Amino acid sequence: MTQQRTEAATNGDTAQDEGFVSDYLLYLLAAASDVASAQFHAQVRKAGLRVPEWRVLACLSDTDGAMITQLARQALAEQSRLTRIIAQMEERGLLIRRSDPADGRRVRVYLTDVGRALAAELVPQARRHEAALMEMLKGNEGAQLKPALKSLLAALDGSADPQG
Amino acid sequence: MTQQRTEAATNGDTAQDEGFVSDYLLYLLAAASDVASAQFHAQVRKAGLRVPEWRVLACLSDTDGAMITQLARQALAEQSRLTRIIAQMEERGLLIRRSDPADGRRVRVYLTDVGRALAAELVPQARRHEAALMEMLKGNEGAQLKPALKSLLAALDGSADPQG
DNA sequence: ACAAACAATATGATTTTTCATATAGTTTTG
DNA sequence: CAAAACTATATGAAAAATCATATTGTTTGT
Repeated sequence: MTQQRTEAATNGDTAQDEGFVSDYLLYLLAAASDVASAQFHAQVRKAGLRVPEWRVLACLSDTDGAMITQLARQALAEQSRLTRIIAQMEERGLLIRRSDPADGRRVRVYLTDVGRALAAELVPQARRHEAALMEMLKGNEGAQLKPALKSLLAALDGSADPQG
Repeated sequence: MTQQRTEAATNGDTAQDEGFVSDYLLYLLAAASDVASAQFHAQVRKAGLRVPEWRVLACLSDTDGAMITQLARQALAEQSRLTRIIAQMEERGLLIRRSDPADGRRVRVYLTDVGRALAAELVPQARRHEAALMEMLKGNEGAQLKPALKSLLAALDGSADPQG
């Protein structure tokens, strides 16, 4: 295996680079997600949305007419939470709910024009922010990040518990 | 009004098979973190801890005597939240607080024997879980994941806002 | 030494999130 | 075709997280 700098020893003089946590995959993932998202999430809030609402908006701009459960999965939120988020967004006029004629249990969610306009504003912002991030990673191992993440997701998707 | 288009767009240009979200870095990070953590977090709860408590425990097992603020940063939690988590963990006998003799504002947190024992149980579990994950990634681009994440964190650390 | 500025932690009030379960609709089965 | 099993969403109560700010302790500038 290509072992370059996977060890913790390449620090400057900040004393907090040894130990378990700073090389632990689940920490690296959570921290990277947190830190990388922070700035853009600030933009989201400036646009008057909370993070989960932005996620729903983005998902719907990809897949209009999605179901609640589907949105919950895609937007990384719990179903009961999604229900309430959707309700609030409906009250704000960003989307509408319609029960699926083919299966009355299902609620399908559609963006309104207002919602679509907001998505049309935020998605490009997200793209620009992402581009800026990617730019920072040029030349580093960070350039492998997206493929690596997709690989992890693919490996975990549908796989059972690694090590019970 | 509401134009419904549940089908994927017909532009065969850049879209692989999905839309914006499924190739968006911040989504990939959040989703990967969520999915990869899910199983281990179940183990954490089985051990009687909530996720933030586990994080504190892990941080302390690396750096005993850390300050609240420091722990908040490391454990990816807000300061006021950390204060309460620490208080609860102290009540449970997992750790103790002591104000720093050198600077009375600071509260330093130390594991008790009970806390250390719990850490000694969970950290190896975490390591085994991580090893199982890494095993799943062998041969894929996923093997680059940790270096890539570290590279991202390093790039973002101390850097200002990419793209205002 | 004193007041202002600063820093670390704590706390009250509110908002979010979760958990368990209820409600409503659909499919399966005997 | 009705009852059981199942699926999708909603909801009440409880727990957790957040925000603004208070409190306490330290440093700085005059």
